[in-house]
Amino acid sequence: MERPRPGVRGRGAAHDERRSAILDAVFTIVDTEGAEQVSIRRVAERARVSVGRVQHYFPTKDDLLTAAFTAVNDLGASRVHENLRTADNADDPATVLHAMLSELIPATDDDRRLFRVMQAFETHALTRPHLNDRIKRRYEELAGLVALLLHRNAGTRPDSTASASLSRAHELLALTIGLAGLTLTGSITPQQAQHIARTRLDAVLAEASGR
Amino acid sequence: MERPRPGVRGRGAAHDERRSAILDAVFTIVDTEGAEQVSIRRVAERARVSVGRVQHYFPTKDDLLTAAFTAVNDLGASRVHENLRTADNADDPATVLHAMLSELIPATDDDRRLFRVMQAFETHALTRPHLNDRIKRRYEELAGLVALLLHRNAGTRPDSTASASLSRAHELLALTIGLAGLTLTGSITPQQAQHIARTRLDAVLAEASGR
DNA sequence: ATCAAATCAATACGATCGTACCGATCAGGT
DNA sequence: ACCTGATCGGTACGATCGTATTGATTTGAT
Repeated sequence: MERPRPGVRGRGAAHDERRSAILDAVFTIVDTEGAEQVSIRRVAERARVSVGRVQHYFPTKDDLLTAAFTAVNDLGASRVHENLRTADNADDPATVLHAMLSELIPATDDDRRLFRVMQAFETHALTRPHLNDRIKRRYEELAGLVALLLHRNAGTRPDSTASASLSRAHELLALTIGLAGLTLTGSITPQQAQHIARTRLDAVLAEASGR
Repeated sequence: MERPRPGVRGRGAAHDERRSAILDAVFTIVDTEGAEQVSIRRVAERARVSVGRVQHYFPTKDDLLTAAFTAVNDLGASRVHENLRTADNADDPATVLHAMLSELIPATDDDRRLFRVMQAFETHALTRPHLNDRIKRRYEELAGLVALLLHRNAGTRPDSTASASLSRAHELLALTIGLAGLTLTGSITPQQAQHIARTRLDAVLAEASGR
């Protein structure tokens, strides 16, 4: 009875599920107690798992944190790409932009959790050049995407001397990121943030069409 | 010779200087190695000071971190209020707004250091409701100030149903915060950030005047 | 001159940390 | 049937952690 059920050992024993369960424990600790409270033992305890198992999947603490960082980054990226697939490029770029920027603002409690963890890892990455590069690339990718959609909306070719519209894209991205931050601290509500982002996006879109 | 010079012990022995020297060591560690690397011993070592002295000024680690949090917050606030004093309310609100938002974007290397530390403590505060309230209040104060200056620029009274201009203030504040974040990660240069913020602020000011 | 308080340096203690290691167990290929 | 490797639990080790404590030293008030 106290013996583990068969199937928990050996080669193909639900590797990915166990792995992500451990990472989820990391997220929970980061979200509720802060990144500096993450230790192998606490993660194991939170995941209801032995220390040895955590070590097996993530030999060092740095491996664990890097994997967690990668996981949150992918989670955030998949949120955006999900929207890009459902509202495919058949739709008009304005709709896609609306959906995309909305995904960058935490609305539900689950969103808040994800964004808090993302901010924690972003701060963690500030002192790790290797991780910081990934954040930088992620933002550059997002900005490029916004610029592309702006061009598609205006009917112009997104080729040379796109600095003007990249500037616009950076503005929209920065605005959204800042709104997400203000939402996380509780300075504004998610509804206010959504409204401000949407209003500004509409203005940018209208201005580009009117030219 | 190896004895400490007189004046280092006893009652009024440069209390504040020693205190802030310790806090500065905290900032350096947070900036270069991350917040989770802060320990009493490392702080003492970095400040070239004994562990006992750190303990004397900050009995517990939480006291130390809270004091450091307060210090960075005050440092950031003094940057803004400094500008509000030099360019007093005699100047036109547009100039004050320009200067104010500029101070919220890191330009020099010292700025980068300060902003990295601020972001670290902001993240640290996310899981501490008591500290998070201070951040929230700080942002609300900034937003209120921006809204007031916007009103003063437009010549309207900043009284009832100010939700519209508070929205504009939130937009400008969020944009600036987001630009600061993008600057910290290296996605954009401080010059780009300054340009985007300035352009948007000018547009908001012009729009308000034209109405 | 005396004394209480301020100001440290030094040390010690228990807890927790990251990690290495060992042995048991199980799956899948041979 | 056997064996290799994946998978895990348990434990131990050295380092570091936060903090308490003790005693020395100095200052400023009396």
